[in-house]
Formats: sequence, structure tokens, C-alpha cells
Amino acid sequence: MSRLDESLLTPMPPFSRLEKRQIREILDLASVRRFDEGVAVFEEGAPAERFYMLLDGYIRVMRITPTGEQVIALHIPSGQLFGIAQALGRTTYPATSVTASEAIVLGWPMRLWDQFVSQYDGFASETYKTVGQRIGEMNTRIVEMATQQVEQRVANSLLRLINQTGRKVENGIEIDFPVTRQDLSEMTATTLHTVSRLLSAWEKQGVVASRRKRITVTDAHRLVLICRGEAPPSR
DNA sequence: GCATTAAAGCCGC
DNA sequence: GCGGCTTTAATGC
Repeated sequence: MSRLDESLLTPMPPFSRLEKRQIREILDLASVRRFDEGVAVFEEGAPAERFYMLLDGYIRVMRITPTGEQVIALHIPSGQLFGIAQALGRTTYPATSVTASEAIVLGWPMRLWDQFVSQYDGFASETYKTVGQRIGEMNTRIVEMATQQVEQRVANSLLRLINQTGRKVENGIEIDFPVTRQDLSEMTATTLHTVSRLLSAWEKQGVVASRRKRITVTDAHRLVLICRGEAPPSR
């Protein structure tokens, strides 16, 4: 593996205020790893020995109940730190991180965390900005789960996915990584069957177009109406 | 309105 | 061809 170039980290917010020399130091302390899709980078409850920066791909943050049910808390796009247990005052990881696509990940020993925070300008403030955004999103989701019906929850999840990870294609905006009905059901506390029925109905109305593991939103405006409960029900 | 169960079809490796 | 993914329908709370 050749030496990583400084330009890799320059655009990433936690490092954007640093000089090339400092980024060099940081890169020389990092390990790089490529992960296949669907592989755990770390597991909930494990000692938080390292923290990570996602260089490419997507990470799915999930928790598993004692009965084996999986819940997807959040997706993380490239350019963000994850596994930052120390910033949360924890010595173990609070959730499991699984790759939602192929991914390239930088990792550092957690003992460097405090050093990075004190030594590198902007590292802490950018990190807490990211943490704040994640908490905000989870807050929103709690309210949705408690107050909205399934159709609206699924619509909201789809809108979040295309906003955060959408890629423009000919007929709309496609979610940039593979998503199954099961995945969507784990984001919205419903079953894959209900998600399947909703997607089929929306497809007939021209709101989405989907094939196996790929979902494109073709009419985002209409989806916004659906998530507000302002559109005629699909079922 | 939605979960559960069951059954069968389809797609990609 | 097989397993993972998806659809559809029936039933019940």
C-alpha cells in the first residue's frame, strides 16, 4: 500500500483547518482498511479501542435486541468520523457499525483522541457539530416513530436517505447504496411486507422506481406530501 | 391500520 | 440452481 496523500483528508471537516504538515502527522498515525459491504467495523459493547474516519462508502449504525431484532439507528456518509466513543465519555461502543457499501476506513488508536482534540484546530468543534446533527436526527426519528403512521415513517426515511446519500440519475434521485425492504423496515419499525406493499403502491403512482436493492425517488414532491399525510393514502 | 403467516416468484451470483 | 430478496394474499387483532 502506497503512502496516503494529504489531499485525502483536506476536504474532511474535522481536518479542514489544518496545515499539510499536520495532516501528514495524522495520516502517518492512521491505519487504512477496505471493507466489503455488510461487514462490521466494530460491535456494540466492545472495548472502544479505535476511532475511525470514513473515507469512502457508507456506514450503517445499528443495534440488536436480546431477541435478535435489528434496528437501524442512522447512516453515516463518507467524510465523517465514527466510533468516537471517547467523545461521548464511553469506553465501549454504544452501537454496531456495519458497512452499507464497500468502504475505505481510516482508524486511529483511541488514546490519540484527546491529543487530536487539544492539538488540532477545528477538530473538536467540527466533531461536536457532527454529533449534534446525529442527535438531532435521532430526536426527529423518535417523534416520528411515536406519532406517525407507517406510511409516513417510511416516506420520511426515504426522503432522509435521498437527502443524505442521494445520487442524481436520469429519472430521479437514487439511494447511493444497496437498500432492501428489510433494511427500510428496520429503519421504520415495521415489517418488510408492509414496506414492500408501500413501495409497490408508490411505484404505480410514479413516486419511486425500484429494483432489487436499488431505490430511486422519482417524485420527491409527492413523497413530501405523503410524509406530511397530505396525500391520499396508498392503501 | 398494521402484523403475521404462508406461499410462490424472481434475480443475481 | 440455490439462496437471498421480493411480492401477494389470507387472516386476525
